[in-house]
Amino acid sequence: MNGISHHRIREAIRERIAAGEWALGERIPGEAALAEEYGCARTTVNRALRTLAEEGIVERKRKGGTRIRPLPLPQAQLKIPIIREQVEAGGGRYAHRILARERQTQPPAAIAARMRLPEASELAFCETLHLADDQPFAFERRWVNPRVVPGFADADLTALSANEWLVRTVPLTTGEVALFASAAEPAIAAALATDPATPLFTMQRTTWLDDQPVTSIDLYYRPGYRLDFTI
Amino acid sequence: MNGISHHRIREAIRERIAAGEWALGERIPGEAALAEEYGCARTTVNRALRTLAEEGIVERKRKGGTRIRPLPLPQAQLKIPIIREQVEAGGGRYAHRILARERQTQPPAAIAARMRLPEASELAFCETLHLADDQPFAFERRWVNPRVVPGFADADLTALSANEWLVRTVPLTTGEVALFASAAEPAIAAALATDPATPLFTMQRTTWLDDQPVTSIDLYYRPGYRLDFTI
DNA sequence: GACGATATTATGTATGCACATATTCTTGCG
DNA sequence: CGCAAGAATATGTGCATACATAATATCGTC
Repeated sequence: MNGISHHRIREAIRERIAAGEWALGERIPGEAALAEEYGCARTTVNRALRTLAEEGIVERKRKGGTRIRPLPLPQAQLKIPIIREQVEAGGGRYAHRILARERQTQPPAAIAARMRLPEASELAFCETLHLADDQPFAFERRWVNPRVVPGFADADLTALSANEWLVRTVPLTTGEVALFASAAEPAIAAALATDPATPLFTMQRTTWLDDQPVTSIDLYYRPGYRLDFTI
Repeated sequence: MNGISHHRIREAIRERIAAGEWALGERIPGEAALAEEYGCARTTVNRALRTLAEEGIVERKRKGGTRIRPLPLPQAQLKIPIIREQVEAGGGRYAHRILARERQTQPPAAIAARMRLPEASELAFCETLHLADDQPFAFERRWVNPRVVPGFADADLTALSANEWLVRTVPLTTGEVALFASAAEPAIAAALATDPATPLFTMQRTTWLDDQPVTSIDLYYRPGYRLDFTI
């Protein structure tokens, strides 16, 4: 008995798929049959197949059986990095600088729309420059809903960045993320010490706590930044 | 008994976390205690907590117990889209055009490095323009390792795009992905009908089959493209 | 007090069984 | 032939139990 049973069975089945034993879309033997073949309980095969289904390798349906996914959609667990950890993981020294902080009664229409709030909603606004080894790393514009996080306006953001303060205060949020390329507008180019119109990798994120908008962020990474991950 | 037990228990615990019943990093009651509290088997609590751990909400250690993650790292299941499905999901009509196809004996050094091959390796090369409603959608440069996929050189790529051909022929690959912003070089700008230096959302992907490089791709999306997902 | 052997403990896994549930297949009626 | 009722079936879930395993606590010895 080498390794953990449901792991072994999962890998064995994965190899049989990779070896082409079953065609794409084809139905593979049922849990009971595989359990007998591998000499284990059906529960164990169930767990192995359930894991493969979570990975997107197979599709399962009651009575329909287990099938090889026609197009095994490549998917990845993408971790939205916390900037400080990102910098420190690269061996850099992290720091941040608050460039602006104010109360807005007329936030940009795009922001209100993203947060699904009326245009005249009051929001706390905050501009932060994140630094790695004293070099600009990312420029952040953030709007925070004071109705959900009343303490934010008075929070001390010098020790903890706005993001970390929020994640500790309001854990367990859901959110929407968009990644795209944008051209640096002059203010952002100046903050990041680059030229206007330089392509910047940009992330927009809006988080929610139970259908209430918590915060919305525009994050512009320094030129040359890459978001790497594996599938 | 409303809903599925391990789902109910998982959500109940999630709410208790959100309500702040336990501090970040604090140890929550053990499986046995929760099982008694909820009147179910320990197996069921185990599954609920295991799921929360997979979501990154809690951390579990043998004997160490289950703790609330200090920084609940936001993570998302990012599906690497198949371009045809992406276009058709947006209601567009998909088409693609092969712009170039050749055998390279001296591929770019960066590509050989990415695929961890000697610089003089022979690779099949292919340039594709993906179209949505006859408008450029993405420009793709692809290198394929003929030692792993000998059939690619002779494959008919008019019906099926290179990506779909490969995913059907070599399922179950692993891979590395990088996302970043780049400035359109003249050839790419021309293909995408835009100006040089326009910021383009760019994806590099290299896939592997058992430690053997299969293919490496540079994909330049049209201006304004956004990759959206939820966490 | 330092340290190492040992006991304790919380999670991890496996099993056999039972029943639930969603689909599909079959059958029989009109 | 069409269609609806019912049988069959593969997966989904829950439970009691047992043992495995890793990490921590404890305790005795020096």
